[in-house]
Amino acid sequence: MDIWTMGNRYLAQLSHTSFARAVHAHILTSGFKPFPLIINRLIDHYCKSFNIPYARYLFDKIPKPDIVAATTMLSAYSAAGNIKLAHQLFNATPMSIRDTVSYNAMITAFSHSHDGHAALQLFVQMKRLGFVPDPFTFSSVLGALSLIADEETHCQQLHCEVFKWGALSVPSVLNALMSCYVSCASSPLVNSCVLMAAARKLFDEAPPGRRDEPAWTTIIAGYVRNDDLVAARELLEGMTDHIAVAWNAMISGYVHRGFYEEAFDLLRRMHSLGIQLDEYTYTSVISAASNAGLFNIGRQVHAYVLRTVVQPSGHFVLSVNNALITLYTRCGKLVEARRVFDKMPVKDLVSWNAILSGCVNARRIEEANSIFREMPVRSLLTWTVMISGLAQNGFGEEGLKLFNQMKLEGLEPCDYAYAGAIASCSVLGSLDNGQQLHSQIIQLGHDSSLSVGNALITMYSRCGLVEAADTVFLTMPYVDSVSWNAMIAALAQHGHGVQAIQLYEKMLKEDILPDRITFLTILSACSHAGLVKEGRHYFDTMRVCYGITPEEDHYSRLIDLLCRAGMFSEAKNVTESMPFEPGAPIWEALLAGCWIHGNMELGIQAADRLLELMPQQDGTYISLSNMYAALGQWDEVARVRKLMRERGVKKEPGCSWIEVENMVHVFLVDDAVHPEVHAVYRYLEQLVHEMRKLGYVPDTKFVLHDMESEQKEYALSTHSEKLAVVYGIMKLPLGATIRVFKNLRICGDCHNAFKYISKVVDREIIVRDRKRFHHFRNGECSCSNYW
DNA sequence: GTAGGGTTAG
Repeated sequence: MDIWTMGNRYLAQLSHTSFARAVHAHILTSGFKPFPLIINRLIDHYCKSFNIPYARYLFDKIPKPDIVAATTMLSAYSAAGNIKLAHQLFNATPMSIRDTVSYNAMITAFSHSHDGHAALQLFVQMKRLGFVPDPFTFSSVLGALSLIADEETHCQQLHCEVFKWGALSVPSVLNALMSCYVSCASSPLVNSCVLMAAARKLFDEAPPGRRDEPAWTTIIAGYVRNDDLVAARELLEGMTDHIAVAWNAMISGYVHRGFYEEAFDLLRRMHSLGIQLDEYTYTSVISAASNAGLFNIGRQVHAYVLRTVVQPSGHFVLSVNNALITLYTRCGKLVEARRVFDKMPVKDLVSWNAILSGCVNARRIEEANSIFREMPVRSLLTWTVMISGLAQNGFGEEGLKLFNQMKLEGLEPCDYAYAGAIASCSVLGSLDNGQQLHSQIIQLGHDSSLSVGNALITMYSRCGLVEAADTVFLTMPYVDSVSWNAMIAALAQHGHGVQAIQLYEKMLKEDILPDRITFLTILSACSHAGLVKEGRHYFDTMRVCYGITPEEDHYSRLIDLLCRAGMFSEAKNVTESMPFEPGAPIWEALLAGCWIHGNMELGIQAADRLLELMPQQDGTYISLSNMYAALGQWDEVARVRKLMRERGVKKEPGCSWIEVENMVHVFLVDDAVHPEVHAVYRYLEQLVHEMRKLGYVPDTKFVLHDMESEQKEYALSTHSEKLAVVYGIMKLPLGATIRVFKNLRICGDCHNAFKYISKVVDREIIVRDRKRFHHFRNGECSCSNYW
């Protein structure tokens, strides 16, 4: 036996890297020449054990270019996702030694890097240079063509060529061609029926022996992808032996289209027919359970999988784990989700994104933040989830910051990311930023996006421009119930109760079904506008006409409506008729109504209940002490304040802000921080002088401390909303609307004062507080003092 | 030395 054969036999037995290294070392140190065959074996070995740099080192040692080695290397680079190095290597391969196999490998490499056009070009080039395509070539190039999938003619051209070369008799080519038709069929640019029919014809006309498992699967999955579940099911039922992959495709098709019962049904049949369930089956079924809200079924599957199919490593496959994370986050079991996530030996982007969006949806924004920071890789979705999560939880500044950071890192935000950024502007009331984003959105062509439109409606509304919100709503190409809800809410918050109701009626006429949010909104609208009769009517229709069971939030809005109208006995009746014990939202609504109507007795009762339920909520202590102060019961005021101190409850400081020239200026109560605050105080003094001439009297009822009346007046003059409004008058161009935002509810004296100010300086003043908007113009407020 | 079928996240 010669040394070549011997070396080759040794190497054929190689299974261990260290042994390969030993052979390699021997070749290097002993004088024996690096025979190409042995070197190639070694390169192959190192590539397979993912030591590509080592393989390359050997490759570069070969004195004469070798096409087999080059192809091995090329494929290794491609498998590792490094198309650049693969292409470089291919280009460096001398034309004289290239062969069909090397072209095939390069075409596949392009295809795997999702560059269908490059693959197709190379195919054309190789034919021009006289290389003869083989079945491998066709399979590869058809795979690449599936990526382009924008024209019917491409498939047909290649179909002709395949036919010409007689390659249709090769199952892999037949399958690749069918798969190509199927992929092209899902493109919106083609007539998918024609292409599906072509794929089906290929399938039907192939002799049964040529229709192997991939063939069945391709055609069945093809129908699934192209939304013909009936055809897919028919074929599935017609199969003599049951191929798990095809069944899995069918199940996932049902799940995608929302036919969860059918999906579970198939699962049961698979099980009873003895078809091997695998990780794909479980992944689909678990995700069916989470989409359908059937959490118990999902957990049963989890338990079953735990009992039966533990992997050798003791863990599930990645995709099963990912589906489980989603299942548990959707049913609010974040601890369970976290347990699955933490135990995973390997996590991918999907796992991270799933747990991140789980935390965001559970409003655990700090946990989400640390997950976001920990993530090894982030996708567009990651950023989007985080940005909109921050905005939804009131962190507008952080949301915008993250959006900018995303762009700095060179990522192109998608429409969802823009929607998140706009939502951040809604929180901040930053109209300048919001408008800039809006113009970028138009430039980028994202303005037809539903989520962007919905975010814009809310942004314009929350920045005080309810007309602009309306324009967006009217010009959106498609709207959904979220858009309607947003627009109704916009009208409601700005005090246009009647218009809000009209819009709601219009929504019903257009056959859009109201949901639980719609009713929350419409009840608020009635409450803000004092429309008691209407509010009660809508509340009643909820269950009767739309089958929506009123929740505590709905009841609290109804009670709010009644109490604001002074109908306390009716409110009491509602409370007693509720199918559950009144919780904090109910007592809050009662308390607010009592304060407006001076119903101190009931108000104090409500506040006492609230103190029991939510002892850490500062607002209750303030309201309670306000009520005692109004009654002149200073001992009680002192008692409440002492209680607050003892329990370590801090009053959330009043804070208002205004945007001037793209900068947000923040004022705190009794502010001494803002650089221009002294000028603001001086100007306010002048204004008050003018206002008094028109009849303004400071209303010291709104000061809780027991102090002299002069001090009380001073205390009123330091309210943050006054400072912000005055700053706006000083800084904004003449005639410009003043838009001020406050974290708490507006104070009664400030409300009164702004009416006078709007008259004195002849300006429109818009104040957004925690609950709604106040438009002051010419001595009046849009809320008609009803808030 | 090269090729064809399925699953998960807003």
